[in-house]
Amino acid sequence: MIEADIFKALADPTRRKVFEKLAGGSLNASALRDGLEISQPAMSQHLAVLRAAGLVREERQGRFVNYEVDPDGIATIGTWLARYRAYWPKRMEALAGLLKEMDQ
Amino acid sequence: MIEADIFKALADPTRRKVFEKLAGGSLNASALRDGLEISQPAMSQHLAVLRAAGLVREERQGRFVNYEVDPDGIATIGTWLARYRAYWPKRMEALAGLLKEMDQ
DNA sequence: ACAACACATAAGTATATGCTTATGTCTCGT
DNA sequence: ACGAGACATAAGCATATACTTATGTGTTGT
Repeated sequence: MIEADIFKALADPTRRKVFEKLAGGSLNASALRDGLEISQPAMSQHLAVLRAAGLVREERQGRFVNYEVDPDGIATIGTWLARYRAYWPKRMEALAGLLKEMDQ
Repeated sequence: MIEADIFKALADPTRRKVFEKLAGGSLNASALRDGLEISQPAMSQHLAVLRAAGLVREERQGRFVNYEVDPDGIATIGTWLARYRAYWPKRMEALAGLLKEMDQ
């Protein structure tokens, strides 16, 4: 069940910060560290968790490893969230607007 | 940061099952137990976590406590997910379809 | 070839988490 | 009023998790 891995991965605040950084574009493991006070092994371990969850994917480039958001993870969250559409509040019309744009 | 509480709450498989049950409609704590092999105190603790996260709200009715999905929690996930719209895959058009229905 | 770099993995440790049993609080029916 | 039911809370315990230090692997530049 990859859904379990996704929510577990996002339960950690550091991993959410990392993921948010990647929302701005691809970055390597070292670049992801600055700003966050975190050791190199800790970052490596966090990235492994995000990767295993399908939230992030890697691409080795020489001795660097570039990480980027994996749309598969996003899709899993989206379809999970869709199951609760009956409870989506008015506020989420903004989200609906974005989706309609996408659809065109 | 309630966002942290939400992802932590959903990281547990039992709590996700409970939440999914509530998607079908309001239920009390005992009704939520059947099907799941879980003790009464454990369920009570899980419900407390879901409530603290804003995913669920309660309404006491006599000696029963009815629980239902809280749209606030759903909204928080929705707005979080919206931050990653640049990475939403084509597959999420299905989600867009649902939203368009809703919008009418 | 070798040193420095970028990253991953291993092993150990402290804390967080989810469970258990025991008990408390409130409500209902008789 | 009293016993039973529905739920919450407390305390203790076993496991999971996120960190640390140490080391391994592969790459780059000289």
